[in-house]
Amino acid sequence: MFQIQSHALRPLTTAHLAQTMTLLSMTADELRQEIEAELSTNPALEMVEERRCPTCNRLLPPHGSCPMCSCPKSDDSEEPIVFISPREDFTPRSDRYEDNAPEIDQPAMGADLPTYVFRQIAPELAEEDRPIAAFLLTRLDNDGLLSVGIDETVRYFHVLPSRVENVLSIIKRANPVGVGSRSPQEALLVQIELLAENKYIPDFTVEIIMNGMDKLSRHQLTELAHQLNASTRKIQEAVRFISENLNPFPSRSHWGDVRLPSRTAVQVYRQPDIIINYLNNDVNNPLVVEIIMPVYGTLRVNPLFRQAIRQVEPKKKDAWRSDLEKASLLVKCIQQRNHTMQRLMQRVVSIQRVAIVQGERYLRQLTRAEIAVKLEVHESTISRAVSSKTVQLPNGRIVPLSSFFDRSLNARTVLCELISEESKPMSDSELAKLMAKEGFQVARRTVAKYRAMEGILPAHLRNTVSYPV
DNA sequence: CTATGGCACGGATT
DNA sequence: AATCCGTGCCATAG
Repeated sequence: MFQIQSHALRPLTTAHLAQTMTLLSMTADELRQEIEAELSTNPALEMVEERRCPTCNRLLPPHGSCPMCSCPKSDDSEEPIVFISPREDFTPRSDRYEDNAPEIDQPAMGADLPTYVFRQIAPELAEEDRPIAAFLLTRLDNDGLLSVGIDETVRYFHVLPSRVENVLSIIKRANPVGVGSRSPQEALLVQIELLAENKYIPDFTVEIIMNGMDKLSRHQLTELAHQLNASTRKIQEAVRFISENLNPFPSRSHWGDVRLPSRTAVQVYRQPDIIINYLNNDVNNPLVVEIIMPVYGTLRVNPLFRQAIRQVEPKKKDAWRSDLEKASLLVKCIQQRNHTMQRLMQRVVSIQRVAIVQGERYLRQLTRAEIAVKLEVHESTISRAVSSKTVQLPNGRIVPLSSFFDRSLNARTVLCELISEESKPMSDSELAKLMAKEGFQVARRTVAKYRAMEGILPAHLRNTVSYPV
């Protein structure tokens, strides 16, 4: 049983339905691969360089978005403008690499780890360093670790070791963080370095990794404590942190849904699927929501192919026909994906507008089911659309789309604020009282859970000074 | 005795 | 149907 969408595009066949669902749950990057794969194997599908604005159907200039899109609702600054934004090269910060759009020759099928990483870092690399990066990336083992020595690379390219090191350090900071390290140890250290930018790292974490890997892997905590001259408690903290936040084998966190608690640095390196900004970057203007279509041009069924099929010899007719159907199915499904995403974001952004503008503590309680009712689609449709997508906010941060549906993110943000402003460490029950004053009624036990989620230590281990937010 | 984490239960969400 | 989340109860550490 499924609900029929209430508009012109309705799923007619089970194939259509199935493909709509898979496309919907894809990220922009995965969608790009899908399209490229189909494009290179299916002659019935073509891409034309013309771009039309999906909302007003006007022809767009070769670069940039449709300035006219705002026309229908330009005077209503409460309602966001949502549109599909076709782009070949999309980077998280549009102001950075605009002039040198990276030209990457891409293997047509399935983005393996090397390709995935290479795409991320290509803009950061000097032209002449790219072959080095490519060389290194092809020598990754199954765990995402480097299986070639620096010196070997140096000899291969006849360059200074420092240059190789430099390229490698860029690779290691790409997602999945730590790829291209030469040992699990090194990978962990890189991850810590990045996480330290906006998270608290427990004492002894680094020491454990540097000197106690063997004991760590055997869970000999007391011996670790002894060796490092620390209390077992602190060691426990650190070990827990390591197992919850770090990953010695970078490739394993790769495609598997990054199920980390929100706002960890790891996600910063993913490209967003949706970009929210103010119109013309002016805070007084309404919000503009771009849903990224990772292709430059318009995808359509080749009209010549459609005509030619009549004259083709009967032998090949079946093959041609199936190509044609596949092509038109893909086009339809993509349209439908866009349509759903557009309507979804329209709702979400207008509901969570305050949170987007003012910060996460103003997030409203929102469930996928609620949206599903309003849009008259099945709950699972929304689920798929929301999962594994990321949004870039006006302030440049990239967060998972699901955080707009996070029941407790607002409360956790307030909790973090309270703790970062505290003059002396407060116990969980004290915090619970303060939270209640702020309008967040939560049990003491829940405060403890939130703390854990945010990686904040309990009161008696907390230092009053210097707590990085 | 207080603060905190583990376990498990029930209701909501997906 | 499976999973997630807030909460209460209890054990344990300090």
